[in-house]
Amino acid sequence: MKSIPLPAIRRYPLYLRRLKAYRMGGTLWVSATMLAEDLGFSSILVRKDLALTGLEGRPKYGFSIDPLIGAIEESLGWNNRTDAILVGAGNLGSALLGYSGFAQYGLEISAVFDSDPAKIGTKVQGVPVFPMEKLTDFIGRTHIPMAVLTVPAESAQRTAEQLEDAGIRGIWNFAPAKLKLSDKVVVQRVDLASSFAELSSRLKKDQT
Amino acid sequence: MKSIPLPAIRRYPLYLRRLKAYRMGGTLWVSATMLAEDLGFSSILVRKDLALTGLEGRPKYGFSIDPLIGAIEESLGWNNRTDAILVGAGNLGSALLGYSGFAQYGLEISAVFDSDPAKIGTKVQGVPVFPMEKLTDFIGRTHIPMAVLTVPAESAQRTAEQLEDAGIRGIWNFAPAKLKLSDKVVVQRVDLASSFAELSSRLKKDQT
DNA sequence: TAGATTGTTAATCGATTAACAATC
DNA sequence: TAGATTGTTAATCGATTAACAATC
Repeated sequence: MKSIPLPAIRRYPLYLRRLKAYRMGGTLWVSATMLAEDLGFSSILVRKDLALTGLEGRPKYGFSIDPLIGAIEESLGWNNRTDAILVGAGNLGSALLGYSGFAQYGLEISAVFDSDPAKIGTKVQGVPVFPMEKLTDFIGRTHIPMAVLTVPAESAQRTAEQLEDAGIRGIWNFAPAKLKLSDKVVVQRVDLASSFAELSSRLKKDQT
Repeated sequence: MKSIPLPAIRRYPLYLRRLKAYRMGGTLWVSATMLAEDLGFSSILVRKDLALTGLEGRPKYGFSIDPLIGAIEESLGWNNRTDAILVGAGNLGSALLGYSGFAQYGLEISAVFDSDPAKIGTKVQGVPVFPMEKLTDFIGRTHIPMAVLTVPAESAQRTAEQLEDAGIRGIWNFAPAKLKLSDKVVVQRVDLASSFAELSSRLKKDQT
């Protein structure tokens, strides 16, 4: 099992979404050509991406849809459940908690931490909110591997260090700050500024 | 003014953030080497990226910080204000509205639209909420160029078509759905699934 | 001056696309 | 069988990195 390049990995969720939609419609076989057309990719690209799962397609028919879904989910590690905590119960945190789609990724948020005393003991989207003081202990006890970080930029670095010290392995960082941590922790940043920069640039080019 | 490649464009906001932090500290000159070190990039990459702004640096000194900030902002079009509306006043929409950092991009959200009658007439984060029925008219009247789309996935396509028909030019799409629109409209998707896929994959690789 | 840093030209690397034989 | 689609090998493309002379 050689590792799949990141550009392909990033496309996998798009394939997955389409495939599940096909299956809902009762389709049993799907070709790279069809997927490519629907998603606006070149068919060769999709063919290559699907080949990376290790699955073999049938000339003329394409791929059997259920094994394909399974193979992609396995490549992503989405067949196993990933437990996570969410740190920072503001609007963004609530929005993410409320988004039921995460279940599709195998992502399960079991606890929320926040520094605001008014929120402690309440539930946000059905998930209980604990004080920051309990963070280290909770991670140590549960060995939970992942944290979703939705605190303000100012406290992001400090909170991230706390997470690292407690033994977290991966951080999905929504705070607009570049975290400096040891490379024991995998940090994945959702960078709205970069996304907006791309939009700005494409709009500008479009105008000319 | 030749166009700047997207990978560089996506890094520009990171440079900008660092540069502004330096300036707050009173620094007047900054070298590509210094920026590279702080951000974890190779110095050659940063040097190339900065050269794309058209600005010239001084050997031994680097770049004068204020012109550099200005040049990057201009390359991104962030020196001019971009007016936008936000469609979908849920948790995510509120979170984005509440995020004051958008002002740094020149992004100004002047109105919010939502289909929920209970929200009409109220304000979210100080911005007035209008009914969806007024959307087309508002865009037609104000010629506002951009929309931030934070509606549920199910209504994303329909709402996007409404935006296109009304004459919107760019959509920043936070809904987990691939929009099918004419290429008159620039769509920039914030894809949480792709981001999480990358995190999953990197964590998996890290384990071995 | 000496040395750090620039700008530029060439080399490398990886991803995407093209071409085509194999096959259901 | 005929034709669509696969898997694979080679070509292209673009971004990143390396090398190095120019210069403040």
